[in-house]
Amino acid sequence: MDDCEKLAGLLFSDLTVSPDELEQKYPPRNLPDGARVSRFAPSPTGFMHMGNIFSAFISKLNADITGGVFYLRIEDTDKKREVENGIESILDGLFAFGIVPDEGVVGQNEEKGGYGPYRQSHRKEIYRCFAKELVKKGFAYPCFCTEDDLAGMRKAQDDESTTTKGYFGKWAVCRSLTFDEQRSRILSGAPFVLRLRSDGDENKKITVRDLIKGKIEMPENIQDIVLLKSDGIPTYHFAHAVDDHLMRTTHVVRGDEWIASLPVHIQLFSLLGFKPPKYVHISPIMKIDNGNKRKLSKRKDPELAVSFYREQGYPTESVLEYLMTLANSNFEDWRRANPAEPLSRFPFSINKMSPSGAVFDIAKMNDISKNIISKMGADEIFEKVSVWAREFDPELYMLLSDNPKYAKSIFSIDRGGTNPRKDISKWSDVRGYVEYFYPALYKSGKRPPESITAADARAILSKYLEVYGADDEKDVWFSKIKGLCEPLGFTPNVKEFKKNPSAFKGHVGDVSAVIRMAVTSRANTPDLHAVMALLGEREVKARINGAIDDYTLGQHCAMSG
RNA sequence: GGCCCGGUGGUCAAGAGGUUAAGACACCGCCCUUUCACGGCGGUAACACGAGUUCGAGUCUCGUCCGGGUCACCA
Repeated sequence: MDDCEKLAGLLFSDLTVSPDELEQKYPPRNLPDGARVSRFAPSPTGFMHMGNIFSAFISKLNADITGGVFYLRIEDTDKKREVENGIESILDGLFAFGIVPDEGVVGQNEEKGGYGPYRQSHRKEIYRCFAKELVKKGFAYPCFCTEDDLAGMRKAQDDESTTTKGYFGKWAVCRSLTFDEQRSRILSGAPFVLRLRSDGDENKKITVRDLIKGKIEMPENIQDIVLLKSDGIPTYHFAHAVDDHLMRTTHVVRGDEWIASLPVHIQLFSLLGFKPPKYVHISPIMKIDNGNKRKLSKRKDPELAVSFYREQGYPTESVLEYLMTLANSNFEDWRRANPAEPLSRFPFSINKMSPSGAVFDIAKMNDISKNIISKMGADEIFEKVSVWAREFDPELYMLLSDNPKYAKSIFSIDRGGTNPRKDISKWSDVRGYVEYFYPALYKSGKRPPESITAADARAILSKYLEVYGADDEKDVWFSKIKGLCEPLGFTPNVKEFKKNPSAFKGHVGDVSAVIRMAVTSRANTPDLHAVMALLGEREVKARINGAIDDYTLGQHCAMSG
């Protein structure tokens, strides 16, 4: 093994730190028993999507619930795939959902905590230090194979249709290079990667107790995987072992696509002399595609991007609550029992997470969001809609901010009581909800309810105009509507109508519906009395007259057609 | 193809050998109602399939099928 020492010296002559020094610099954390340390470790290769948020959310919950630490590490080891504002968009996405790391990368160029640096690109020396140890012990060697060499190997393996592919056994040609061969190639400047000299036996099994998936058994790793790329930067696997050990991570929460590389990771921890962390492999969020479940993909599913929810105007707590129902289904029961508690009080438990992937159900999220918004007061809604509209619906923003008092009055209708309306599930719904209050947005599109003829509708409206009083109190207002009924063949009594439907043209509800449609062009609105009061006499009369004209015209058309 | 994970109603899911197989969303119906809502009540609808273990299987075992993941100097 003397050659190993020599090789290590040759490869890492410039190194100034030792593993012992690093162990001391990053000592075990002084945390109470049971406190968990978990992390979110994305690579800055694009926008954040729901899967990322879900994963980060679970990881944070895992730390919070135990009084531990949640930190953010940036895995920027792939320069090729890196994207312009990668870190920024990660931070933005996280912050948008109130997921703020206790430690790690907290700003574009800002870090917090004693276990950094938290960007892998700044940790080169640390990785090299442990790589050197591996070389010294004979568990790593330089590999000079070129891209072409490897492509040739893959082709040969295809031709032979070997069941196991990859760099191992007889295919691992650089594994058996002598020290002299290694030295001369290194000295000649040939590019190389550092590979693991795997001591695995494919007939032996490793066992991992995943906190979600349970017992996972897999063959030991036999691949001489790459530890350090030719630019000296580590691969994910090596960085994972070194970082999560040195940062004293207790729980690795990550997507279950990593399960396949568990044998490599277990082996690395063992060879490095590290205690492996607990693993929490979460299932991906799925979507239905052609009748099949499919993992959400960045490219095909834009509705997965965090930006989509921002644009649609979902309150962040709605998204978080929905994700919580996916994570722990008993959350819904808890929420019903504790309607006013903040989300953070929910006793989240990793054990309750499902091992199978859930289909993202936007209808369910809308329902959750509707309930959340229904509990907000008019002022809060006004504020939140304004913030949203300022960015995504400037026209609405102008109208709202032009007369906040009026806007708040709109949001106040049927709100604040014990039975609030639930017709807004996201801020982009607001435009449709308020448009008939603003002449600038109002689009007239009236038609009488199906059961009412245009002639009857016209009669109702004309008569109503005669009695309409802009300042009527609600009971007066309604008694006038009831008063319209009988002379026109309707009944003010709904029960009576149900007893004998054929005796009437309709009941007071139908009469109201005609007026509602004339005034708002919609079948559903909040309390009509309040709506008309806000609209004002002039607008109400104009719209009713307009409706009478429309229906007259409609009748003529019907007769001539 | 090798290895691995998963499979209870349309969706999310309770369920740790004995249940009339919860609940939520969606859908449908009814009720309440001075309009629209809100709310209340009820309904349709599920253990992928086949063997085995057992007095008894959604729960345990094996096989099949289906779905997903992974086999890079990407993470």
